[in-house]
Amino acid sequence: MGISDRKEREKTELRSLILKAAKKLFLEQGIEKTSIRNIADAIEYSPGTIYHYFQDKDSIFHEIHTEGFQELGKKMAVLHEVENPFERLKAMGKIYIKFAFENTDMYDLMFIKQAPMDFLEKMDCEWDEGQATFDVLRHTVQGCMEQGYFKGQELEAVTFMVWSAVHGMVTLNLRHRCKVVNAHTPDEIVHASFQSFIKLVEQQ
Amino acid sequence: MGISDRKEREKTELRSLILKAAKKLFLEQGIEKTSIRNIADAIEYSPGTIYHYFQDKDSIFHEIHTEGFQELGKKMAVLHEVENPFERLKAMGKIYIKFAFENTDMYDLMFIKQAPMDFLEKMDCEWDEGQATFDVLRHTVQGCMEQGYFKGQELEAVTFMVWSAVHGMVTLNLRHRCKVVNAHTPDEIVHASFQSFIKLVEQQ
DNA sequence: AATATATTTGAACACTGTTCAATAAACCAA
DNA sequence: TTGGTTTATTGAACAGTGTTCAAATATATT
Repeated sequence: MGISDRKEREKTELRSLILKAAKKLFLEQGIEKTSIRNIADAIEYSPGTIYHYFQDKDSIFHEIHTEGFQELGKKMAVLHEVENPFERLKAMGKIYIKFAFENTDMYDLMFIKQAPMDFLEKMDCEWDEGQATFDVLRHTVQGCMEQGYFKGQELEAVTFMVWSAVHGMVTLNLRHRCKVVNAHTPDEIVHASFQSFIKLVEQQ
Repeated sequence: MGISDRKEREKTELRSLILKAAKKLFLEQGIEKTSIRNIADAIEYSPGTIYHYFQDKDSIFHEIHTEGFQELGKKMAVLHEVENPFERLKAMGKIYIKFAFENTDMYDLMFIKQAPMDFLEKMDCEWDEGQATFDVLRHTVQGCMEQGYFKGQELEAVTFMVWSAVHGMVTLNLRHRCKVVNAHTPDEIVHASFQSFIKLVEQQ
């Protein structure tokens, strides 16, 4: 079946061409400028074609969001080298914040935008990407607890709290709610408040 | 000038009629269904009329966002009765979380959506509503520090960190990122992690 | 009553996501 | 090579979006 193999290959090629164009537009011009028609223009196909490779716009953004998690995962890979759990937690926070600042639109898509979650809801799927990332964090927090941090606390609640703290800092920035903070650039205030959070955990 | 007085009154009346209809649509059907045409339909005027009372859609949502801050402010008023700064901080957090859960769309508009911030940017205005709220929080955190909490920390960084933690918990919920947390309803996990945060501050 | 001012209208512009009948291309058997 | 079948692609159409603006209407003043 050499012919049907090629056809299969061509189908996945056009699919990834659409995805590549969508991601390029998304990263260069933001989610607002990434319309179906703009993607179609970029690859010189008609808008209708896109709907033979993706069920809707949300599914395209869900795939881009997944690529975002792969990129974040790569950056987190270095954490394997950090044996001390609390050092690993600190390093993880720094990588997370750095990723958010260097990939604002991608972070937005991964953790704020509705599109990827709407897609999962429609497909009745789990949020595997988020789950895997949360599991890594949970494991690190558990290591910290075994070393005496977060004394008398519940693992799941602490893990979510740690995530929330960092996510909060980042998103208040991304959505321009940091104007109210004195004497710091948006970048500085996030790093200062992250240090502040770490101090809080250390000083138990 | 009785006539021009009445005309002035009629102008502000139509203006607030637009705003009232916009807020009703916003609260009942969400921001997506609140289009200029839907607002115009609701008050039985043509879409063009709205642009004689508001410069654009963002300015309407900015005004609704301001009403949201007034409502949050009212709920925060009871905090004057709590003299102990740390008790006040805890109570403030609970009111903030309760407000977010009971007014999800409004919280979204106040702290996540771009619209109100885009309006301020265009008008070259300060975010007075956010500023006032942050000032109240800063004052409470300062009180806590004077009582020995957040030892050796910087006021501005701690205040932002506290806000971030609570904002993070709330927004991960509102944007459906809590599926990854085990054995809790979205509501429960937020309260558990808020308690977890409070414990962290207490156990210094 | 005629003029001047203020208000309101709704069509038009340039977009959006999505659908679908029609067209074009590719493939396969005779 | 021809004819028929399957597959891929098209682009117009639908129902919506924010926004603008000349024209029509309503109100007020002389």
